[in-house]
Amino acid sequence: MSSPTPTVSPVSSPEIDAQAARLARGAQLIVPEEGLKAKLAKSARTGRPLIVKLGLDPTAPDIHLGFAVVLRKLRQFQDLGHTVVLIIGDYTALIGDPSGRSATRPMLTKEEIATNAATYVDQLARILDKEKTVVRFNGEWLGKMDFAEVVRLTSHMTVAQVLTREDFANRFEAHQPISLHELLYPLAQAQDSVAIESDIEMGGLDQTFNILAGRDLQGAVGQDPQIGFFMPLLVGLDGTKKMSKSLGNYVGISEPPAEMYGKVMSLPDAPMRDWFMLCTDVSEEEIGRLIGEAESGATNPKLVKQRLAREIVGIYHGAAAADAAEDAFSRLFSQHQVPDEIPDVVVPADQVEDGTIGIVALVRLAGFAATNSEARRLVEQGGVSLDGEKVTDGTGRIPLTDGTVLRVGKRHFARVKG
RNA sequence: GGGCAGGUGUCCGAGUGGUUAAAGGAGACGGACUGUAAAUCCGUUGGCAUCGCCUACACAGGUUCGAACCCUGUCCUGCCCA
Repeated sequence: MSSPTPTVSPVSSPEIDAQAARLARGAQLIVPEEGLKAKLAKSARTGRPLIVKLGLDPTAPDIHLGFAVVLRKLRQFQDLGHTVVLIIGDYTALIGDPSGRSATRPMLTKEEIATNAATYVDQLARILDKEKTVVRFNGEWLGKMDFAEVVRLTSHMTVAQVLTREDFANRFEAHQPISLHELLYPLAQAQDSVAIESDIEMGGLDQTFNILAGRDLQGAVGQDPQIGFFMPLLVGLDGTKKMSKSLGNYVGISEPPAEMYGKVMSLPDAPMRDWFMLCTDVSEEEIGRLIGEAESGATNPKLVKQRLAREIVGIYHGAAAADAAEDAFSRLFSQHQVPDEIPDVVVPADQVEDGTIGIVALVRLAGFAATNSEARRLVEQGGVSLDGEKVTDGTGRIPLTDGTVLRVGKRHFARVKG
């Protein structure tokens, strides 16, 4: 560059470098690497906030910690003054997402989508800055495209390119069905980026293909391509697979404190470091110290995990709730005490006979078993107790006393109401 | 359009006429133990009025004393050929 004015190149300014470094913390991949600084510099120069895009599927409005990893990063962008644009995939949902082929998913109505979107925004507000968040529905532009435009869009991508995407490739190799319109999804998502002139698209690494497709398409239509900003996928509660609702290994950010705390405590030891890094604000140095101590045995790993659980619950419910959850947890599992607040189970009169009720019926009434067989199994395996006394006769009846505490398994309690 | 191979319980996956409610694995649940709802070990895992009955191996019929297994048709999936 032979520019006479040296101040023209803020790409390398200390301020921009610091911002980029802060944003890059925890990120798994940024494509292209240097593009982030260039975008930040452009914004600083023009005074216009960057448009940071995130696509949302309106069919699953239960936000979990894995997803929160991405949201927390978005919040960082907002704190630097940038704008987050959430794209609700209403149009793609209207078509009906076929992935998971056996159960043809019912198409969502406009009303359902609107409801889901509202729920979404509501939950997102726990993490994002509402003032700097824009919500768009991709039906706004996708719904207006005619067939010729769709065909033109598809001409930007080849089958071979699509098959480089890992999940398609795997399914193809495994001889599993791939519907044609599934192949259109990346393009639809790419079109979203074009429509909002996205500067940065955020996503998990599983979104690599779709996000890069957005870059390609933007380039093809003459826009400055967005940066792909990838956060790692958070490992779920099973410790191996990614956290997802369908795998049931997730912690929802709207879950009650006690539930959240307990779930975190059920995490295996191995992924604790990642969880600290991605789900809490604990500094890197301290994380290193905590994990080091846990691994060397200097500190009981349980205590480190408790810290993790407290941090996470604290983010979503506040420190007081986190402490309360920890207390309750310790009382229940370390000291084997009955929790303070347990639900009542009301026994209807027609179940009562000579002041007694069948134990199987009681367990079912309390909602701890779906069928009589299951309830009987629980009893016969010694999983059921009344006021601390184990009940093992599956055919037995027990006297109905107001206030009796029914316990099933380690952590299900109910108080009997006559 | 033609040929071939398949569709099994929550999932994966054995089973090719009776002793199969259906091997094995995963998951889930219960117990023991503990550092926790970690790890490990043991057990359970279709339903019900439980020593018996009912329902189940894509769907609908058929053959047979008897079928997840054989036959026919339908639907669905994959592969190959055109």
